[in-house]
Amino acid sequence: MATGRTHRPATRGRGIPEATVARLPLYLRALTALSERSVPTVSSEELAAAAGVNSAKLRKDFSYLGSYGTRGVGYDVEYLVYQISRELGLTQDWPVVIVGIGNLGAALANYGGFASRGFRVAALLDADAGLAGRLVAGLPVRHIDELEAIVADNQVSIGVIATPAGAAQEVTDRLVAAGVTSILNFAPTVLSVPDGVDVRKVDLSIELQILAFHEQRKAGEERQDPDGDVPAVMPA
Amino acid sequence: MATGRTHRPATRGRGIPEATVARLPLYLRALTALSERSVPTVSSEELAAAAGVNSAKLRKDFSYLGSYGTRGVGYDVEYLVYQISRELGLTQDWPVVIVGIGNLGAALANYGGFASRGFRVAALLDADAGLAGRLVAGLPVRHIDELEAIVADNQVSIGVIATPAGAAQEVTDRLVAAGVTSILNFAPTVLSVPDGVDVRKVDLSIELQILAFHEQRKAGEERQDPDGDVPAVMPA
DNA sequence: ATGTCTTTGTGAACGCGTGCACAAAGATGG
DNA sequence: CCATCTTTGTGCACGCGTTCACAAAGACAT
Repeated sequence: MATGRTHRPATRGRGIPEATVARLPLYLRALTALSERSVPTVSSEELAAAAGVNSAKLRKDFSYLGSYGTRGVGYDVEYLVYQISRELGLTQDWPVVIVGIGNLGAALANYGGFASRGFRVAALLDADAGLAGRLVAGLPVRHIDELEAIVADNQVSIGVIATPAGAAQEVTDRLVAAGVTSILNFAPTVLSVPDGVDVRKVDLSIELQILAFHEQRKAGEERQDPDGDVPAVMPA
Repeated sequence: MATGRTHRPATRGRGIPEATVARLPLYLRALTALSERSVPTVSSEELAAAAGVNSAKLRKDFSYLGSYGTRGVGYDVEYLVYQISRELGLTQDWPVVIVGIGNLGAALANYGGFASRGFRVAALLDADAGLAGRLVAGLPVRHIDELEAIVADNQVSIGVIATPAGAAQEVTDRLVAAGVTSILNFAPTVLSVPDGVDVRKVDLSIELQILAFHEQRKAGEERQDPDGDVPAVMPA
């Protein structure tokens, strides 16, 4: 049944839920750690604890990939690492361009997690001509005008935007026109892209505001009338 | 009815859905932009477009806050900015410490979105004694041993972790012990914290892997047998 | 005042994700 | 070879979030 292709609950192949996809990297990280410690097998309970999720959820997630476990034993670590890597597309090479080499862009370029998993920084781009040629993380910063050529030459399909908000949409348009179909956006703006292009955004400011909301709630719960609109003045 | 406190569908006050909370900062940003252009009112349709969401969703989100719109007209921009800010807790000051002043930590310290919304960087901390005293974003880096004193003196309740993965859990433990109850984690690790402490994680590596998954799917769809396990070798 | 026209606020239906709880699978020991 | 024990894989129910579609509310003109 391990490699079997029978029956299958109408899922698999194309039907992996988005929520599951978002957790696969988490499992992969935990499994990689186990692999480095030469642990041969792991139960759903143990792995779930390491990944910080519920074991039933983990088993259901894996069931979308196929039946890769052995009842009574657990999952083979190496095998699972391979399967998840393959499913995520990490067995191939993904050239990436980073646009906007300010503090954040430089931090991203230096980030180790990049190269470790099939992602290769093809180029660092910035609009500031003064930066051109400067080495960041061992790579020379190149001028934004080279974007189109670099994307085409390296068959770049993933772009990372670390520019100021004002430049993000224009950079996006150029990336998309050049052939990029996935964008990771660190700029605090809503990007509009044509169908077929994926955008994921990482927004520090939003995360902090969500924390502030819960923090305020906690503070209000301690000693405040149950319906009070939090310690704050009323509107005009 | 604007300030009315009658009836109310069993929600409001404590019952704002998490998904809605996560979108409020998005609305706030769009509203702030409108406010700067001195736009007096905005319809749910317009605002939804600016925030990149569906208008029905936006109206339902706002309905959790109260009835702040005027039928036939729309929402008063200034009033809504105030209401959302208050709901998110941005009308008060939130001291924040950033731990780990490497590339990423420095980028975060320099990030403008911090100060702009009630967040104040109380201190920058790092374990490297060599960094101590060095100015980053106008603030001196201080040694990690000062953590407890700084958190206590400034009543810091939010901590940002930008350390290597190996140090993240220990830093977390110290932050929590010192009184921090909300943590924004940039280190690629699962943090364990006691009940009552909120953790949000931002993980570049995970975001990229999710993009790679979809990218692979797109590439496979173009010209590949519909059930083929992607261009890859089979397991042993 | 009355009617028209715009836009909100929300009831209801639907779909996705989560977690329980258990039957089936297989390892392991006698 | 059989019994027992562990752990997977999943059917099912529940709850949250999204979306549709429309009645109610109010602005505005006549």
